[in-house]
Amino acid sequence: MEQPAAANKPLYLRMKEDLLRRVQSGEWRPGELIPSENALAAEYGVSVGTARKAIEELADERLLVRQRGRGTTVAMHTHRQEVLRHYRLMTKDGERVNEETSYLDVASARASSTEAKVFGVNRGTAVTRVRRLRLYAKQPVVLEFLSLREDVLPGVGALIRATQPEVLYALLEREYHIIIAKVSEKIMAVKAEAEDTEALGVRAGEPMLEIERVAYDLNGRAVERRIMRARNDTYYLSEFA
Amino acid sequence: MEQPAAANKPLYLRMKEDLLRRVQSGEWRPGELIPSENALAAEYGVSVGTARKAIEELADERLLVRQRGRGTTVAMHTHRQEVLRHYRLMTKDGERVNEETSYLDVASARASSTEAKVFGVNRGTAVTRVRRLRLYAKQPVVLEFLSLREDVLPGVGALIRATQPEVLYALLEREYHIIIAKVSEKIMAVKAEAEDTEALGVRAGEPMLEIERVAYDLNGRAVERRIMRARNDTYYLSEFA
DNA sequence: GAGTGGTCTAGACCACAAT
DNA sequence: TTGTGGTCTAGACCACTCC
Repeated sequence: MEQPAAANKPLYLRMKEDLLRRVQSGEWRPGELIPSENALAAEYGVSVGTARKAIEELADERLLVRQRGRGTTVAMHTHRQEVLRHYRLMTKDGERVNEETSYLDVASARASSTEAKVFGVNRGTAVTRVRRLRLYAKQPVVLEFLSLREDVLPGVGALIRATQPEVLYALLEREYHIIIAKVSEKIMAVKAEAEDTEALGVRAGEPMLEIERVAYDLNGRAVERRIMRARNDTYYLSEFA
Repeated sequence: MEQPAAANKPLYLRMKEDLLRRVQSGEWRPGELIPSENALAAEYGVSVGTARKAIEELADERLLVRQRGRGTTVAMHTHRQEVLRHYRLMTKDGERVNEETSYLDVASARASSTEAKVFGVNRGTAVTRVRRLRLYAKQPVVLEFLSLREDVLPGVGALIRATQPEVLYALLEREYHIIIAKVSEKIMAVKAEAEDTEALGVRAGEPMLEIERVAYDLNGRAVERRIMRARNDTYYLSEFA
């Protein structure tokens, strides 16, 4: 008959959303064990099978990691396979360009109109801009321009300067409890410009890959934007079913 | 019941593999209903929950499609979302380049060493080569070079010439019962050559996207290789979690 | 040995499609 | 009305981790 209100959604979905909320809220942090199936089933007043279904869906989405005998933890972005899944630029030999990072500069700035549009904020909002190089076999291969929202990540510039992280998203998790849940990349072919010549040693006018990435947190909020310009002896690998 | 030996794998996995085999064998064809959960559970001598788990995994992998009240069917590649999932080239406006196809030529040839390597066959094995254009707003945007194994797809050249299909993988399903299960793409930046100038009207030397795709069937066998050269007012879209 | 997740069973009721 | 898949329950036993 008529439902008062609540959600007419299945129990396991409502439970899943609440578990997600608890991860978002920082109640359970990446790497930490969450309560067992039995404990959660009791807490939510559902059967173990239902609790399991909620947990399993989050595990399928790689937000949780289940280990028999040990328990269920919140996934960490530092886990090797996570890093690899996000970094899809390969050298001609089929190796991931993921070896070494060299920071060029970190600066505060006001959001350009593009940045404002991507982040959904007003033009002029504070952002942190970072330039860095990815190296492979000691050679610079990718020139990266990062742009981070300071309203969401206050003081991130200083942190980056101080720690020069290899894996930025691990820093966001550790310091801001922000988990990158989705990434969108546009890959284009462009001509090398003076800056590329300087940083990567490519000839001006040569074709290069340009990748524009936007990274979203669990709430679907755009947190970081990144332009990557790669030497054309690399390729971008995309595999899907 | 006690299994004599067989695999020590869980029941639902063995059942899943057998269901997969039955799809591969052509016993159930794309678009057809397969037996219900209850029928399959009875047939395999397992509980409904176990049968459900086997079926659900195949549905998660998009090989099966479940519809409440109706039944479970083998997925068809012609389903709109399937086509879109495979075609990731977008115009600057964010529209998929997927509107119209114009075939230039279809010919038989002997596998080059690259083709032989990709397909895992001897050099000189028969292949069918196809050149075609993808149009958007009546303008040619992508020049494609397809190469198909004739040992796996006998007579495919004549079929393509006769039907000029918009969706090649739907033709492979219909005529050869071959389901494309995995696709791997390498995206590179290259210079436009004479052939691109002719077909797409781009200036020689301009940067273009070149995409090399290999398509695999359910057995993991490489069936098709494709080079796509796209005008640089397009981009390749990649989204992942 | 205690506790975890992984597999498996055998039911129940429901929402939905087809007829 | 019949049969389908979707949700949910309440158990059982097992493989594994940790102490």
